[in-house]
Amino acid sequence: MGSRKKQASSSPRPLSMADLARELGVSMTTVSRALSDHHSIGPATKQRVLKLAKKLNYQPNHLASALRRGQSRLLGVVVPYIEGKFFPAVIQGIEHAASKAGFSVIVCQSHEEVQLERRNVETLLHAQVAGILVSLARNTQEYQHFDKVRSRGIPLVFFDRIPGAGQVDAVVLNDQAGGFQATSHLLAQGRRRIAHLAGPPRLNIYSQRRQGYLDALATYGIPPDDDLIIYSDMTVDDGAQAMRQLLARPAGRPDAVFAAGDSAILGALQELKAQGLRVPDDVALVGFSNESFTAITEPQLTSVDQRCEEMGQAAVRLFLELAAAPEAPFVQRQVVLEPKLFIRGSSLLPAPVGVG
Amino acid sequence: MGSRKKQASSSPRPLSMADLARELGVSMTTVSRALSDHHSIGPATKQRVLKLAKKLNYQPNHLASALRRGQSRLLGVVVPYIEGKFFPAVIQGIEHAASKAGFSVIVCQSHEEVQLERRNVETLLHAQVAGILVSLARNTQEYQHFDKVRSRGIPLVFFDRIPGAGQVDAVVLNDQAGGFQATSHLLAQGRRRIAHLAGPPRLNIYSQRRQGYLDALATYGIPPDDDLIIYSDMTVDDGAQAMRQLLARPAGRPDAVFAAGDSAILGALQELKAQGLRVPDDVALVGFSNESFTAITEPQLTSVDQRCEEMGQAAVRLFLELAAAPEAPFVQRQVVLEPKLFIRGSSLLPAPVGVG
DNA sequence: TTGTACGCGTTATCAC
DNA sequence: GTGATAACGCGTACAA
Repeated sequence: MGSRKKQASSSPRPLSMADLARELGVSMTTVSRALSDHHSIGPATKQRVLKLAKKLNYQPNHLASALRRGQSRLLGVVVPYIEGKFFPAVIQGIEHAASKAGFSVIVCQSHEEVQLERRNVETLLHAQVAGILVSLARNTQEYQHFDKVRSRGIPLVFFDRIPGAGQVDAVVLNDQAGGFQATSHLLAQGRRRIAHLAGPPRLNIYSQRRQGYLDALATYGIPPDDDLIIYSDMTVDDGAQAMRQLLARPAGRPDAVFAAGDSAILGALQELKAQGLRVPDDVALVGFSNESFTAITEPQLTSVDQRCEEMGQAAVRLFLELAAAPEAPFVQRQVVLEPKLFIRGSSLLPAPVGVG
Repeated sequence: MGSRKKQASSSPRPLSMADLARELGVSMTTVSRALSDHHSIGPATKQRVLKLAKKLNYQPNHLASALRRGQSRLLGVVVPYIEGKFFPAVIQGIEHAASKAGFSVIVCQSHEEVQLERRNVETLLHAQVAGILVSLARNTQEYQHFDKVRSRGIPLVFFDRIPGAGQVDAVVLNDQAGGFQATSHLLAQGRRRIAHLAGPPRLNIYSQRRQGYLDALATYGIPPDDDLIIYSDMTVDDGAQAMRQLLARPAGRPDAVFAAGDSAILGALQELKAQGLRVPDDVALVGFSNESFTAITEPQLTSVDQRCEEMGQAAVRLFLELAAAPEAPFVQRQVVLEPKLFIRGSSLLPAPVGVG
């Protein structure tokens, strides 16, 4: 930044293929072929071109290329939000895989609003992205805004939060297995009256986690109790409020809670402490997402980890497959990743067991 | 997603201005003018064009437009990372302001590596972005990769972490004031032996916070003690380790710690607890960034809030100003936002004071 | 006020 | 293996 000259020093526009061609005394076609590694070109000419390009620091104009081919090297991503650990980590996976394949990534947030989600998709289409990766907003219930994407032949991959109906390509976590692992763990610790803080069941992730919870109970021959399942949007406050309700149940309080999200389980923990109950002694807790704050609370929170980076990478791989065979008939592809339970203090039996 | 037909239904390429022109029996020029609200066009014709455009759901090809004008409606953003609260919030502010002005946003992460930062800038230039907003990687010490940006006449705005030398347009927090507020608060609480966990002083934000710390001490006539300032990369582990060092000081342990980041202060808190010391009774703590986990720890952590959204919005405003006057001579513009201290349990005097 | 014609930088198609 | 040429969709001098 040493120079203090004018901001725009009459911007000498970057050199084009035509410049290289003139310099070398060959045609633009030849230059283009050399740079794009086309087969019908002599190795000698190719080297000459590449050498000069490097020497003059030639930068291809992606815009022109995209215009000509009707396809850019941009990959659009729509997520509900980027706070917390999950989506940044997924995006990290996406960026990594995408950049390896020569794509740049545009990230848009829907802020859990379907209207914004629609606008984001429009924006991405305008930017002529080569593909779109989506994790749905919480209140998305109809999916017409994605029809345009398909009808333009642009690869569309969902991840984590996917449409409830229809055939789509997607990468998901085995949320059911996650719910099953979490609940089974609590059962193995001797808990029998296990409550569940569930998210909106319209979202696949939440209905699946609940199903895993129910399956685990069934395995132990425990009949499900509707009074022990509380639905909410899974914020910290929601979790605290749900815990209050559970503690007021006439049938007696639960001895464990499995929440489909870490924020909710954090709220539950705080409420339990506020009421003078001990965790895990009185009530054991398990959350979902393995947020970084699960290692900060006292006790630390047991939680289900979601393989975030892998999810992002898998989504990009799927996109690349679709992009490679644009005219192929549609075959639904679903990648399912397996979750992993991280066991911490909030769910472990007191001393007798001697674990961890 | 009901349709199960082929992914690419022979993609009928979106209609162009030429299509509209043909349909209306006018020239492309007229269509172009109508759509871009040019002055020399009859109100009647204009309406006809706009109406048909809406009816046929015409979508302008931004790529072509960008190619023609040498400028897209994309705004590039380079940040060190997107974990935590700060950068997502700033990005949120950026997206909001940018979309209001008709720009889309590309976010790239440098992962604190100058090499990646360089690549990101290249990528953005290739994407022909209209402007670039940057928050520097921790180890960026030379800034030539930004010279290209300027020489192409592309507006460049730094935010939060800005180059140490040279003239740049930037939005920053008054980090010095933040450090001053934090330290003054501790002094007002009666603490006199205050340590400081500092970040790499090469980064403006850290040197400024340290300066604020020193200024506050000076105000109280307390000479700075080099043994009480520990430099690190401010991770949780760094904070814990620094706390260990401080507790082992032969001159006696500090009665308060101000860290230039919340992760470090969290590490300090954990170390203090591990050693059986009480917070704030034995050692009071203040952090920086007001991360969401500051409200989770016990006690909750006092911290300096950074006006994240405002920073993003201000950066976009600066960009828009620069873009509006591309040929204007360079005048350094710096926006400085004022921080706000959030006081919580980790820094408050025990009962006698009776606050909060 | 409207239309004509050209160029932005690249790639696809054809001819040689 | 190489080259000329025509698009891709839009903006804009210039002419009418």
